Amino acid sequence: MKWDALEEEPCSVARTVAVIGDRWSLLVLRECFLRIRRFDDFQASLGITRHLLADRLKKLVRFGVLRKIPYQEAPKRYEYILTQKGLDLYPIIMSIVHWGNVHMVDSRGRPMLHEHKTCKKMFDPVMVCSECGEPLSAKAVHVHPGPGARKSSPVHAKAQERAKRAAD
Amino acid sequence: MKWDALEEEPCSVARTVAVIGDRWSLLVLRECFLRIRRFDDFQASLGITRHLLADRLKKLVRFGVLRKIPYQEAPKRYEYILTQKGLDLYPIIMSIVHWGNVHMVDSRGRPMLHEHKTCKKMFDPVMVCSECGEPLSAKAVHVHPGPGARKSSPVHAKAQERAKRAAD
DNA sequence: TATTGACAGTTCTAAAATAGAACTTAAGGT
DNA sequence: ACCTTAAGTTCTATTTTAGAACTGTCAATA
Repeated sequence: MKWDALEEEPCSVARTVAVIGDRWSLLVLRECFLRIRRFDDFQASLGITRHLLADRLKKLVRFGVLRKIPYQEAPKRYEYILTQKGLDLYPIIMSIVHWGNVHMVDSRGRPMLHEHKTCKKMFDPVMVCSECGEPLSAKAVHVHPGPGARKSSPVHAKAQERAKRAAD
Repeated sequence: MKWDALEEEPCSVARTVAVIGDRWSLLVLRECFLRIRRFDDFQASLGITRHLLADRLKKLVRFGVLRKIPYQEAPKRYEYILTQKGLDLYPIIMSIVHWGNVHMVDSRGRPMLHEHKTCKKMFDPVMVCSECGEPLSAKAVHVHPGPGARKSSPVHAKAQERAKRAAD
């Protein structure tokens, strides 16, 4: 599968993966949320090659996640800052951080702690249902085809059959 | 940077990216949450090459995200099912789906809808603070070095200086 | 008995992406 | 004149990925 095919897929995971689903994009975004904005700063703090960094920044700008803002004329220089679309990636980054905190820390403990300015406490992010506010788990969620669905695949039907039989 | 170096980084994003930060791993996990469990079913529903699928499944098993369970003897065949560590990836998948739903849908609308069995309503996932329950935004969060932090980088110090000056 | 099909991979070559280093352009300071 | 900062671009070598074909086991069918 090509990257371009991914954006066209009738699946919100695939389309999002087309934007952020590679080794570097997520790390570039992490730096954005840590207020890094300039080419050489990204390069220094990530150790990414300049070639790839230029490529990834271009991609993120193309998808409307970052915006290029001039911060000086002569010579013209730009900063890369998050758009609203980019800021909306925050829950993805935070859930990634949290999973890493729970499952990938070494004996020294968490690399970072997060303080909620609103309540002034150290916190973890929790994903809840927009309707009832309860924390979400995979088992409590049922999936329905939406208006933009592809016709349901026989593979999934078969696998769900099997899963149901196994539950008995 | 090599993949192996990524797992060692003192950063929960980097370590998580080492597990799920490639084009295919997230899509394989999507299928897992849709109850796909067998090699040929993954292959058929994703269109991934068999070579890469074998490689990714091996990686996910190695990281403890999937477990290989025999479902028949003679010939011995295995299913890949999510461990608890794998099930804990659900908030990541859901936040990815949600971002795609908001920012990447075409005119036909969402490919999938989610029903919360507990309250029986269609919902969106919302990320909240574990302490006060308020929805989280990037601006309301302050970052502190934790016990496993690397010594703070001059690049970040400089960038945060600049960000503060720009705010005035 | 021979053949076909399901399943879970492995092996091969060609194409694409990435790493690592050097080079470019443009202006300001010493 | 020469050095520095900044934001890229260009080059070659290495690694990953795509795409297709092949292997090994067993069960069911002709």
